[in-house]
Amino acid sequence: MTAQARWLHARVLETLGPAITGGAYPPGSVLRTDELAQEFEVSRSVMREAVRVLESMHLVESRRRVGVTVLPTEEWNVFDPQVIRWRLAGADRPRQLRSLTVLRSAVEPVAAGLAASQATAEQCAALTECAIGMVANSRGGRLEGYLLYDIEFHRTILKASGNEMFARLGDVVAEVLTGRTHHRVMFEDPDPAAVTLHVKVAEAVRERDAARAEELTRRITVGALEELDVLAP
Amino acid sequence: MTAQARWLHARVLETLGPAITGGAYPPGSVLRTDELAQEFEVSRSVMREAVRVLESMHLVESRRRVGVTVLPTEEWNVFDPQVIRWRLAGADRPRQLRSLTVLRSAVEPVAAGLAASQATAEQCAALTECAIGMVANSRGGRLEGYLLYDIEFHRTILKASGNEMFARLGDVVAEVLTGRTHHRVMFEDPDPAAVTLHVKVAEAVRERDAARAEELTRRITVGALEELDVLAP
DNA sequence: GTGACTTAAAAGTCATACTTAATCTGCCGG
DNA sequence: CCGGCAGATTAAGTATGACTTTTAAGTCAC
Repeated sequence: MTAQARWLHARVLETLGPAITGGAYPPGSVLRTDELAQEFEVSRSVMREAVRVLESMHLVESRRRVGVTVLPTEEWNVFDPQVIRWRLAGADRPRQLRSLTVLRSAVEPVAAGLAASQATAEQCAALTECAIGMVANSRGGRLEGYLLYDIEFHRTILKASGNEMFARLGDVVAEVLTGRTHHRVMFEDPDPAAVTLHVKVAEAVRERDAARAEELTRRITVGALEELDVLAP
Repeated sequence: MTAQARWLHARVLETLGPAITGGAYPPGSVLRTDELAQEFEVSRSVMREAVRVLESMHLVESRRRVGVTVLPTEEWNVFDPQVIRWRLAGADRPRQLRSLTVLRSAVEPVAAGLAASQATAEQCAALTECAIGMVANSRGGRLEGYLLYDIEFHRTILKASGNEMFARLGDVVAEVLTGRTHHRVMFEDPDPAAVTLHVKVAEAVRERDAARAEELTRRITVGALEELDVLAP
């Protein structure tokens, strides 16, 4: 995913971050910067920078004379893409996938409704193209191809909504979709009904029918939720 | 809001962060760590820690031999509470308020629906109490009192949804509500219809009527959107 | 037992020396 | 005139040591 980190502090985070979100250091645990620095064989400066980043994600809190305390889960910046990635890579992946899917079910329909009135001609064209690509890859186990178009489809919808916060969720949706494909949380071939819905959403957006775009997208996300219920109850 | 920052790097961020989000250093600008360190009269180490934090928010990117480059807005972690606060304090506050209100309109109805099935008895009681508090403070310019109950109401809904990501939006909603009260984006007294809706939502959640809770909350958020349209078109 | 004083531990800050990598310059050959 | 390679240059990255500040915790007197 994230190639090889260029800087030392980033390489430290690559293992320290997942360790924390994964529960290796449960909330309340206290770490010492110096010890960590030794453990990871980096200088204190590097470790301090790493801690600063963790702190900005509200994963830890640093207090004088105490150390670096792991904060309770409720404090974590669960919207931070990095944190999301770490958690998706860890043990509570199913829980995380559910949270994200619920979030999608709230956001995407509204985004699609907005997209119907805001999308540019290019974005409409892109949507149609993605829908076509999905159809073309919907049979015969061509999951990778399907996934690419699926991701691009949802990314485009979110971006076309014209809301920057929605747009920023494109990466999150991509992670979720990728996750369910790569971890076989999806049947061999995608659900034909879902494919059809995507085609129709593209159509609705093109025709500026906000209500229909919203409703159809809602059905897509409801489908995603049900799929989760079936496979990871 | 954030009292006096305890650490130097945090105090640097207090002015450097808003400066970046506020456009004082437009995307593409290049800063030099050493210069900044001199400017802020801190050591290089401290400035480096500050830069690391900005980097983790995807506000800047640091490259060797080049410097610290301000990234384009699309890259920013717009869900980071800190970034949200900085932007709300700056010039594009109206734009930001709109983004957040749209986000609320997507998330809160779904959250309320979930809350109807997930809320504990205590949470139901808290909701009712908040609704009562809102009614009690809805007349005679008692905006501050009203605001407190309003915030707590929405926080409780989001938390009761059982979705950690929704729960984390409590702070964001609080900022939005506070913002519209303190910046007079609200009429002298709150809209009576809105007050009634809150009472009814509390009722629907108590009665486990998910569909009704969702629909009523949708009306609240639509109201908030319309209010924005009227006051900041 | 309570309160004031002391101690020590760990983070915070600063200064400096040194390393690394990317950009830029300019030379050279084609 | 152009294209590419080589070395110079620059700004970030890393390491380390000395010193400061905060504060938990322990101690002693009352």
